[in-house]
Amino acid sequence: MALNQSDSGSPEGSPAASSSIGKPLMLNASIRRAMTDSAQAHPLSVSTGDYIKAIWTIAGDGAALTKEVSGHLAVAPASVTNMLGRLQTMGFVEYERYHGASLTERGHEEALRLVRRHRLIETFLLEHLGYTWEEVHDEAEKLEHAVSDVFTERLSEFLGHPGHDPHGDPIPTREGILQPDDSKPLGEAEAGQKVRISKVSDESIPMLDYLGERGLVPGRVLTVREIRDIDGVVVVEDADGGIHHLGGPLVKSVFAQRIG
Amino acid sequence: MALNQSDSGSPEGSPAASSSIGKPLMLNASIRRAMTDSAQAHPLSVSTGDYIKAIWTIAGDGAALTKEVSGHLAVAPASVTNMLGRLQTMGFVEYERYHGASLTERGHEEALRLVRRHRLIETFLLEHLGYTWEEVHDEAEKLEHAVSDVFTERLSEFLGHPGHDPHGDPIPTREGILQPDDSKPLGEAEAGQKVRISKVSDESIPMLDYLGERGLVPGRVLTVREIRDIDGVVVVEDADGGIHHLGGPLVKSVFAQRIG
DNA sequence: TGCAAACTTTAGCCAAAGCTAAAATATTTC
DNA sequence: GAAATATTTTAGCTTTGGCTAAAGTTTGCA
Repeated sequence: MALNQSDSGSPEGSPAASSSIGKPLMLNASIRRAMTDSAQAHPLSVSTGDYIKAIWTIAGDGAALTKEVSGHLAVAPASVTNMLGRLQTMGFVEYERYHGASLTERGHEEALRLVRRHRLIETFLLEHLGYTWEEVHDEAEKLEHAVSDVFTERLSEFLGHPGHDPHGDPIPTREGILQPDDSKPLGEAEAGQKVRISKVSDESIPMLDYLGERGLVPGRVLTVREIRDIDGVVVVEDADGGIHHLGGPLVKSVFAQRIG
Repeated sequence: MALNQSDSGSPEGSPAASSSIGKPLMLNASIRRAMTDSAQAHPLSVSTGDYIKAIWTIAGDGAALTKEVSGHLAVAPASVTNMLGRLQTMGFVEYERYHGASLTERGHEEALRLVRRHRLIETFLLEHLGYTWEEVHDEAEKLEHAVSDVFTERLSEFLGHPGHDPHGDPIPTREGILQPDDSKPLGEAEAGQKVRISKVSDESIPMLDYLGERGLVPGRVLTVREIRDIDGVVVVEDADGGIHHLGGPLVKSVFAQRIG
């Protein structure tokens, strides 16, 4: 699209510019499609990307069922069936009627590329544009489908090639490697362990805010003082000697890695 | 789209997360459309935006002809006719069969909003991500359709609310005001005048590079030493005493405002 | 003025992605 | 192991935004 877009100027009444436009060279659909396929391979439609990411999120390496995808994308089951067939033709998934779809190698790569974009963009929005947790997700969701690989790499450089986003989720490398995450929910730690918060699984804004206010963010090192059997409350001490009592949902959402 | 996208985590084999998804609440098309129309008003399609911007670029306040739009967007004339009708129904243009379309007030606002986005994004890409002139336009073209108003304003703040992009083109304000540009091509200046370069109408990358290398960029103040009748060459002196001889196409593309 | 060239519109198609309703297949339960 | 329930697929439609070919207008030139 937009093979020759002369933006440049013409503020208000002074149109002009029409001179520098050059022969439009009309392309028909099939030629355009061919160019797209060979030269770039990535202008996948927004929808295609959404499905691939959904399957990855739901199933990882396994198979995602029609209903799961339908729920995840808020799309009718029949539409999912239709699209999964399409994705198979495109080579992104292996699909067996009535038994869901799993990503092929190519689908997997594509998923990780989108995840990389998403997490880098979220990092930028949160750290440099002053976005809040509630604003950031939707914006990143739209942007990840619009940016090019060049943009992604330049942004990564701008951000200092971060390995994790502000949630603590790992950012896949350009080569499509996502380092495995060996962290566990805080609730599964044991008293006496020293741990580093690795991520906070999102969704709940108030929770993110609560944790943020207390400095309980990815990277923070804590010592687990007590895991109270009676109510599952976890008592931790931070590096400044501050004591925090975390209960119920919090200890399931805060993930940490053992470091001692 | 994507009403409940739980990205968060599930690196590789650990899917999970499916718990925090909540009821998907399926929406049918008409309800979704209604929400879209009232609550936001802006999720105009990419295409719609492209047409509006094209008309603005081509015609400003006047009417853009089918063929002009067709050429600008590299789309068949028949498709343009179709879309102009649609845009009229949507209230963005006034359209008369065989005589082209001109923007309504609303269309004009929309155009300026897109231009604001485009120019802010270009500024960011050039100044902070190290984009080159040739890379920047296409990327901005895609991004301007994906970002929200919130993003636009945060970006503007990040950039220090610039009044012009790196080409020197004015950036419309949030309120949709585009200050008029009283600059003229350098070729129309007169010997002895002191001028400030206001913009360089783009399209030619080598030209932009050439000028950039010599510091002849927007903001630079020059003294016009001579306008040579015989070949139209303009001789200018920059603030450092450097002398530049500019001929033919250059003196038409470099715009400057008189300041003395 | 009148016709040929240039431009625009109409008509009829196509593909991507959605939807609903109904039919088919799996799974669960008694 | 058979019915009841849940999930999935098929069939048929819709909208958006393209395209081509053919028909209709306007315009430029003799």
